[in-house]
Amino acid sequence: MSLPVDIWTERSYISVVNAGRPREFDTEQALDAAMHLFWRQGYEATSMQDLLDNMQLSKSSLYQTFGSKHDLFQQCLDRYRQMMTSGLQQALDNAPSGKQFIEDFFTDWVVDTCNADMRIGCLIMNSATELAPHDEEVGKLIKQGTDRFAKVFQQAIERAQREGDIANDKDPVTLSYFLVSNLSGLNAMAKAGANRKVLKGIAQEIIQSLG
Amino acid sequence: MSLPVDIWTERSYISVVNAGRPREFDTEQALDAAMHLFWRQGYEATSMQDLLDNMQLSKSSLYQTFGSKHDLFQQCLDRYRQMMTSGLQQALDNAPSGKQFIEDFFTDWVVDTCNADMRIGCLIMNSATELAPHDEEVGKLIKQGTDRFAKVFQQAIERAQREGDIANDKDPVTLSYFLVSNLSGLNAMAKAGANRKVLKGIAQEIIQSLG
DNA sequence: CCTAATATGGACCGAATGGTCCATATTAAT
DNA sequence: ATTAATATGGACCATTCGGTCCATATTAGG
Repeated sequence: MSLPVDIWTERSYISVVNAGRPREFDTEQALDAAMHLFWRQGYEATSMQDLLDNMQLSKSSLYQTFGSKHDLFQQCLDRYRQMMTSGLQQALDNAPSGKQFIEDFFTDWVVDTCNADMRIGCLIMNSATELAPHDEEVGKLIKQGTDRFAKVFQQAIERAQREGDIANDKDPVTLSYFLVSNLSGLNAMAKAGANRKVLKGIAQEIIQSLG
Repeated sequence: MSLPVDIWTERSYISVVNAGRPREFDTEQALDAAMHLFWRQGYEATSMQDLLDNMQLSKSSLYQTFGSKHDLFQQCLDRYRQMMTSGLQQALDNAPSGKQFIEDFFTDWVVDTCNADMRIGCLIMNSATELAPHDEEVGKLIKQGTDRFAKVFQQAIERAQREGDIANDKDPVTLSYFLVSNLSGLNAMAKAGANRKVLKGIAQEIIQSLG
């Protein structure tokens, strides 16, 4: 990150000092557009021009607000992780049981993926494949992301164990990473062109493997 | 593919007609270098210059022999699939049992990955993530690749069922895709920075899930 | 109204991109 | 020796890449 922190954390929103000309675009909305673009196309395949077109702002505004392409990408990763983990956590909190949460998660995932017009997978796992091996900064964010995902699954597993739906001799941490790994596997299989039947089959195996 | 087929299938090796100046480089060796480069870096992140440097040939030779970057990449994918499937098949044929083959495959994979200096994953799964969603030609090759992988696992599973190590009520096809999915999941987790302990744990869960 | 601060549009940049083309070199067959 | 066929080196190409810079526009506070 090369930008002064006060810009991309948007100190200007809290105001202070002397305000100047206001933005003509919605920061959140623009970031969202960028996130979806990276999500669909990946980092390298997304050009600055792509970003400008989809975020609908000028080059100056982009660089001033979000910094370089790489900076912007990291902010997108961050946003994605927050979005996903909060969504997952909420679903778990509202679920009738830990086991049910996990089951629904994977079966819903298959349904959603098959209905979607394009199989874009998970931004974090996509980035793990594309960037993590040679981009240390991104690598850290990726690791944080998978760890957060795993934490939610871990909660679900521990709850399921209390509820008697998963055997107590299973290690919740190991099992949680196993689930994250499987989510990422499903993602890849979907992208590799697996059909609904295959994906459903895999999801059922995952669920069965919980015991 | 825009190149005349007789070039990149190397009709010239079988000779015929009127031969002209011979190549100063080894085709297989050059293709191998390209494959490893794409494997490590991905398609977009690998430039023609990268390829020229690593394949050690001139631009003319590359374009004349392998066609465009995209053509070359497809040939690399092909080569990779052949290499991997024949290796897998051979391992299965020499394995003491179907179950043992699967177990060894995953445990060995973890050991190899942890010992390797860089986690480059599987070229096919990497490409599934990076290219398959928006590259139809590559998409087909990817699907072929995963299907071939699955076929080997399917053989192993059916053999394990005959040998009494896997329950007969399991569907070998579904289970085989489940294993491919898990391999790809492990790949992603490794790239996402999972440590040896986590990877070992996942591998054990995979093995346990076979019943 | 003036000034400090921020936003925007767009010209501009060097470097790198993938790709073409042609002159030259080297071979085998006639 | 000539010819047909192939290989090679490297000049050259238009385009795109990510990124910088500056003049201008717009705001809030004094």
